[in-house]
Amino acid sequence: MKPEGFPRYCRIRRRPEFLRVQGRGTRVHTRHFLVFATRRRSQANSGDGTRGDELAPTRIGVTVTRKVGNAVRRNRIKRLVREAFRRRRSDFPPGWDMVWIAKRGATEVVFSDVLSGMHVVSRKLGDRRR
RNA sequence: CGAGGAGGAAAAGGUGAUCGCGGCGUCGCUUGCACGGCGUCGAGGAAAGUCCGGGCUCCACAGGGCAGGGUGCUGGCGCAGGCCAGUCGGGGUGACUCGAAGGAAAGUGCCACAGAGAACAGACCGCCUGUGUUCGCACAGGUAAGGGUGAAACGGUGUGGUAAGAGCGCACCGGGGACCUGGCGACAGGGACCGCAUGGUAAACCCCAUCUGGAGCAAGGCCGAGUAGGGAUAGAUCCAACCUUCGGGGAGGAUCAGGGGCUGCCCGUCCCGUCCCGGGUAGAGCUGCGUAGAAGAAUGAUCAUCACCUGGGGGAGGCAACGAACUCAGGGACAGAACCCGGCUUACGACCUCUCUCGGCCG
RNA sequence: UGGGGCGUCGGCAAGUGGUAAGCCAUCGGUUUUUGGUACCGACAUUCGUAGGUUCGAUCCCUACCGCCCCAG
Repeated sequence: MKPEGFPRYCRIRRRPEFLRVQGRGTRVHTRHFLVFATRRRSQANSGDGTRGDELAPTRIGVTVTRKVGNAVRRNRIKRLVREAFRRRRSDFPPGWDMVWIAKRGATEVVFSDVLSGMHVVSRKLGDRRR
């Protein structure tokens, strides 16, 4: 697999999964985002026999509501978050699910802001793991 | 040079590098999923608003009418509330632009306040005549010029006329208007004659003309666990005399034919199990679905460089208005396909092209 | 996708062709030693925006803007 790729299985795609992470995850605030994170349940990946001993990959989901901006701005925010996660995926410990929710001022965000936010979140998750 | 008007074209500015994303095809690899390599395709003029219409799909339907709803100058085209050309009216110095622009003698409603009077007119202050008079005025009649109110007062101005006045007469203006001319038509021009005869509102009800089934891709079709429901629970498989229209039929035989309750056994009945049935739910299932195309929804990020625009500096050139090279700073809009298509509306920085108008400066 | 509703002072809101009620809040005053209460007074240039119909528009019509709800 590509070292900086971003395949489908690294994304959270079902609404119940989003609700699970937002309901019981730990919160991290950045300037433009509210981040929920929780550990993935173990049986989610146990069906695959070949890599059963490995930890599941960390996944991400992005929520941008219509209050943040029009469709172009919402799309751009989601792309920036996904791009930053793709670049910094090796910094995160495995086995986590994250949901990034854009705050109201996230329209003015630039790529370096998202990168620094990724740094903050990955360090907090690493601390919690030890 | 500046400011505008109309039509058209085009609009993530171009190129490169690195890392990525979605669909399809192909190979690794083995049938699928997943992963990796390669190839190829991958947002707009408005994709937006959802204001109209069509395709497509399902439902309803003999035929006709009413009701309801839409539209409303004329001609042409169109499936369309659209487009093109014209008429009339409003706006603009102009190029040009905007207009739900049918009907008020078919009927009904409404026109607040003010005002005498607001719709088959009427008389408050006035003016005039007559009578009476306590000389303040009162009554009867005529009149509608003047005052006042209002958005609107039943033609306007002038003059003659009169007791005072009045289209009562006349001149001009306005209005109606048989008819004539031009035009397919809306309409335009003229107009004998009529003293003038009927205010507004239909984006109030309404009348007239014309059009009009209802719902929508979450339409519709297909697959379909589980649960509930209905049915079956005694036959199934194999061998085979014999008959045969050679397709088949078939006495007979062998093996296997679940468990439990009522009840010890048989019948019966009930429950569980097994098998079958059709409808249908979850399954963001498959399809509908596209030479972009899903169902957390792809087309991106960073860097370099070139070009463009705006402002400042700069000054080649030019009689002048003006202004090239170079340099510094800033900028690149509106906006993201979700069944497809046509039209409309709205948002929008800069550029290109054609044409026109107005203004300023210089020669 | 289809359908419906709302927008009026800082807040809650009435008014639905005739020139914008009321309550709370705010401000000023009276009463009180002071505060509260009570009373009096003030408080809408444009009724979301822009056009239109009308003598006259919050009201009627059209187009936009924003918010909310319903059905599958």
